[in-house]
Amino acid sequence: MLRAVLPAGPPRRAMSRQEKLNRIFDAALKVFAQYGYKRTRVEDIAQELGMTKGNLYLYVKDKKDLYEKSVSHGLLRWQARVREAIAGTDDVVEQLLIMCRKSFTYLSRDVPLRTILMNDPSIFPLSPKEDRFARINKASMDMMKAVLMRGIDQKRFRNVDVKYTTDLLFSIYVMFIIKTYIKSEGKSSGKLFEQGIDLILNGLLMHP
Amino acid sequence: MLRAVLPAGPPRRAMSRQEKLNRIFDAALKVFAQYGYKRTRVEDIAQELGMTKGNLYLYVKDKKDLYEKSVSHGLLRWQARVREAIAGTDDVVEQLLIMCRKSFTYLSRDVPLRTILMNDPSIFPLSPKEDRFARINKASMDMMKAVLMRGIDQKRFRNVDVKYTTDLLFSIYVMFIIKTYIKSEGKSSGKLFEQGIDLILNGLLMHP
Amino acid sequence: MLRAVLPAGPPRRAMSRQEKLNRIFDAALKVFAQYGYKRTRVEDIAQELGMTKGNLYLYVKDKKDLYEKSVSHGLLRWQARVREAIAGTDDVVEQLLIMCRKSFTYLSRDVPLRTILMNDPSIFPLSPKEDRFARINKASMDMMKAVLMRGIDQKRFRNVDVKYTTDLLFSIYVMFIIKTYIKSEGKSSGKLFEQGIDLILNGLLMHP
Amino acid sequence: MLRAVLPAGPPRRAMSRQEKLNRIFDAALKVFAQYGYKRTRVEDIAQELGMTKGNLYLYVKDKKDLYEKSVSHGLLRWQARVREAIAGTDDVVEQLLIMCRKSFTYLSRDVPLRTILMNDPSIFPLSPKEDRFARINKASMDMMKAVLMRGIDQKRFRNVDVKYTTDLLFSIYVMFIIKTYIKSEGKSSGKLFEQGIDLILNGLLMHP
DNA sequence: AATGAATGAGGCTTCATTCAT
DNA sequence: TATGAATGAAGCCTCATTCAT
Repeated sequence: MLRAVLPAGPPRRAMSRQEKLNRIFDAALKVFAQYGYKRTRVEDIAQELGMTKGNLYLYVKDKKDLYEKSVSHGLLRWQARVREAIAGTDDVVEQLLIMCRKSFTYLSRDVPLRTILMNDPSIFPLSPKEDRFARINKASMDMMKAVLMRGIDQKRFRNVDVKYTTDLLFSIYVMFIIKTYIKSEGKSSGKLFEQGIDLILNGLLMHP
Repeated sequence: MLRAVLPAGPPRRAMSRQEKLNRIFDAALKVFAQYGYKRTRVEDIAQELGMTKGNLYLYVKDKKDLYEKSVSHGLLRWQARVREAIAGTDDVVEQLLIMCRKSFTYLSRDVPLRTILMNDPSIFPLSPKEDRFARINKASMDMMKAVLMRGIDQKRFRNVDVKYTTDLLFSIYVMFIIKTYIKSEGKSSGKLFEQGIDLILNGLLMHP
Repeated sequence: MLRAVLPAGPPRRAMSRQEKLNRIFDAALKVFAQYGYKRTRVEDIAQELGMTKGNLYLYVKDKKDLYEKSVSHGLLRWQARVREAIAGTDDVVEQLLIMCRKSFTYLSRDVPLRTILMNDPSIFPLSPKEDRFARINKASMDMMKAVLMRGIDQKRFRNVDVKYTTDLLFSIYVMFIIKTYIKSEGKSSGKLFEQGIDLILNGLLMHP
Repeated sequence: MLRAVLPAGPPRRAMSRQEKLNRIFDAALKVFAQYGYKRTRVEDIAQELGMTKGNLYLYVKDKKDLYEKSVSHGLLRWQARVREAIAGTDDVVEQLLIMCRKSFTYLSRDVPLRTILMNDPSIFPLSPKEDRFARINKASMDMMKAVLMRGIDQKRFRNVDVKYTTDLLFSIYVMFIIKTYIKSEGKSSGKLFEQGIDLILNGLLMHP
């Protein structure tokens, strides 16, 4: 066979579908964060990607679908980083601290995700009925719940209602991370952050 | 009696402008709560009031103005009820408790306001720059701040950073009230609520 | 006698209907001149008069009626001033000059009328069919026509088609007055003005 | 024959963007001329074109933009025809005559443009500040100015103030063309027209 | 896979006019 | 006469979604 020559140009391997989806979700998060869901036009996202609206519709069903898939994408990445971080210790109090700190540092960097969490309260829904991210949220809360339960078992934490406190703590935790980050703009974020953790932990810890 | 009694006919006293505004704001809160800002049509609110769109525009500049004035109206009423409630005691711990409890019971009943607070995080804005309700929020926080400061003075509360903690606590407080109410649907809301207060107070109180 | 019996307050004699109409037309001209017909709201005019929209509708049928009556009012006043001015001479060339000069000085002062003439070409309509001010315009043109005819009779003007030239001259005359005034803002309006008259007269005069 | 002929189907060559714009502007001029700016609905123009409102907005920013672009389009075409016409002679008097005559015959045929010029005095604005068509108007006036100047240089025209006379003449010229056309409906337009030119030229020419 | 032109539903806002008092 | 609240008809514009190439 004479012609078997490799294509001359750069490999230019067509991005796999999953890679392309990831690109899309990241771009969407960025734009949704900037304008909010309602004011973001599908076209804005297409432009960010250097593609056309029509093309985008080959990958997602509609605007809402694009939003939800993108947020899920962001939440899962966040969750994964936290999960990795707490794998390194067994001490429950330390795990709680690490969980908070890792979340904080992660969101410090993932600006789009943080911004979206700040502006869309339905992501951590108030009424479970409408939870579009139920599965992801449940996994996150299960992580926290497990720590809480072990802490109570070990008499490190006060004997609170686990189910409810998990939910409450998780909400505080999220809001706290967000607020702390915001408030600490340019300041000694560390101190403010630690003070917050201290307040919550102090409320949770078993006092002798 | 010399003077004939005023004609008994139906009162039908023309509503004063302020009364009409109050009617409008209440109706608007109800509809905005039901559909959210974006999906609420100005016409929906007019219908709720039994008037026409055009008429509504005699009272507000545009849709956004209607929303903001209505929310302000709701926030101020809430704030007033809480303020009245804490006027009955001097004990700072009790004041903090009453503040929480009154807010809770108030929002239990003001469903539209609660719903709106749940869905619009910009009402208690994260970045103060965009605070459309800055004045009202400041007053609410000042109420809490005053209690905190007195508590610290009296060595009842731990010596936290007042400015920051007020802000953080206020956020937790709002979110906590909302969440608690939601979670306790049909359940023993009292218990859950008290448990939440207990957690926060426990974190705040000076432990001997 | 200590206290003079003069009536205490100002006479405050109720304005006659005609006086009130005049007030209304002057106010309307002012506002229509400022914003143009379309952008002027009936309410703007009412405000200018310190009365309410509803009240205005006691005097005119609708917005269009108000506009037309006001413009007529302004045109008639202008016309009267010019008519008075040319009554003082018999020389046709001088009459033409005075007609132009008086119109110029009059419109220099009646800013609203001038502005409206500038912006509404339908006042001196192109198609006679739609002439809302036909009677008034005809009177103005008859004044000019009479001068023209006498001038031709006396061999002072070239033997032009009277009917058509009147119409054309009248249009040029109006436009010229307006333009001249505009262009001469702050400048030696006299010179520019005289130069324009000179050009037209030169075209009209019988050259030996 | 080696290569099959391209499918013969109807040409149906997709109109270029510029061609489509031209179609749009022509349709817009027609409808704006018929109803006037204010009473023309964007939808009317879309219907005239057999397209939808939404589609129209792919080509222009808003209604005002559509109007201005359409008028510019019309003015430029007019200007181009006149420019071509005067290129054929060097005699200044003849150029002035041709300029007038060509404008006249052109506008005789371009009914929409003529109608719009008749009804919108702001196209040849009185106050230069608000000139939306300044560039185009300047070019037109420069054409006339050049002729005037050469005529004065050659002692064919009286020594008038060029700058001001250009402006004045241009205004008269436009108004004259429009008026002449209107007045001559069904009549011997030629004669009336020539009489008008004669009047102006006579005023301008240097008399021995 | 990708394009980009086309669609059309949908909502906000203005304001002339009316009417009850 | 006078008020001013109320009405409701318009019309502009946006943008998610589709579809023919």
